[in-house]
Amino acid sequence: MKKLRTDFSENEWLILEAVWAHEPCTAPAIQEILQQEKNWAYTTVKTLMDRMVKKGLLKAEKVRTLYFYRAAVTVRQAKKREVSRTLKRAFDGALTPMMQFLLEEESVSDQELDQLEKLIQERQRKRKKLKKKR
Amino acid sequence: MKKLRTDFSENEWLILEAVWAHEPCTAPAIQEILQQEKNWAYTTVKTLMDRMVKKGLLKAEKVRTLYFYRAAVTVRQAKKREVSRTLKRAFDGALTPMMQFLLEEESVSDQELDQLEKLIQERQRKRKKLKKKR
DNA sequence: TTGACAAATCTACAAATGTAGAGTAGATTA
DNA sequence: TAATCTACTCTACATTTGTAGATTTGTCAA
Repeated sequence: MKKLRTDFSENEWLILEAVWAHEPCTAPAIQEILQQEKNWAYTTVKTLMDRMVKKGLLKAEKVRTLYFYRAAVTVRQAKKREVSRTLKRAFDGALTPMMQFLLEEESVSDQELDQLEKLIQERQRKRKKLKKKR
Repeated sequence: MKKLRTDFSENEWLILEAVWAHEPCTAPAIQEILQQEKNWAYTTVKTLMDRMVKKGLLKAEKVRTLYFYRAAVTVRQAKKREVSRTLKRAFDGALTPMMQFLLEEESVSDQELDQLEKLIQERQRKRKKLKKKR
C-alpha cells in the first residue's frame, strides 16, 4: 500500500475547525469544544490530534508538561484542497461545468444570484482594466 | 464504530467512472479499462467492485457464469454528493462563498468568465420571467 | 474427454481510521 | 507530604480500505 489519502476525513475537518478557532490550544480544550458534537473520550481526541501532527495537519509544541496545538494548514489551504479535489474528481478539473452544476443543483436564492452576478461583473471589470494596460 | 463514510474513495470514483462509461460490464472488462491508470490485479478490481455492491454503489447481476455490473448511483447523484460535501465541509453550506472562492482560487480564464456571466444572466432572466407570472 | 483458459470464490494481510481503557507522572491542594 | 486531579503515554481492538495470491469451477477447443 502506498497511496496516502490527500484529503481530510470528516473528523480531521472537525478538529481542524476547532483548532483554527482556538489555537493555540490543548487536546483537552478541543475535547471540551467538540463535546456537543462528538462525545469523544479524551484519548480519542488526543489520538486523532497526534495522528494529525504526524500527517502534518497540526503542529504540537510542548510547554512544560502541556502540549499546545496549532493548525499546520491554513483555512484557505484546506478549502483549496477540498475544492480542487471535487473539481478534479467530479468535473475533470473543469471550472465552468462545476459552476453550472452548482447553479443547477444547489438551490440558489435570488439574493445569491445577485451576489454572484456582482462578483462576476467585478471580475470582468478587473479583466478589462488589465487588458487596457497591456 | 458506526459512522460510515458517505463519500467515495478515489478508487471508488475511478471504478464508477469506468462503469458509467461501459455498463453493463464485467470485472475483467473494468480491469482492462483501468489497465493504464492502475495496474491492478484482477482480484483487486473484483474485490473493490464487490465491496461497492455491498455498499450500494454498484449492482451485480449473474448471467450464467458471468457477473455483470452496473452503477447503482447516477453520475448526477455522485456529483451532487461530492459537491454537497465540499460545500458543507468547507463553506458551511453557503453557496456564494464557495463560488467566490472558486473564482478567486481556481484560475478562471477569460473565456470561462464569459461563460459564467452568461450562465448567471440566463438564470436571472428565468427568475424575472417567473416573477412576472406570480 | 481432456487440457487450457477465464472468471469466480476464498482467504489473507498491511495500513488507515475510529474509538478508547489502563497506567503514569507532574501539578494542586488539603 | 499525601491524596487528588489532569493531562500524557502506551496499548489495543474493530472496521474500512488497498492489494492480491491460491484455489476452484465452468467453458471451449483440440
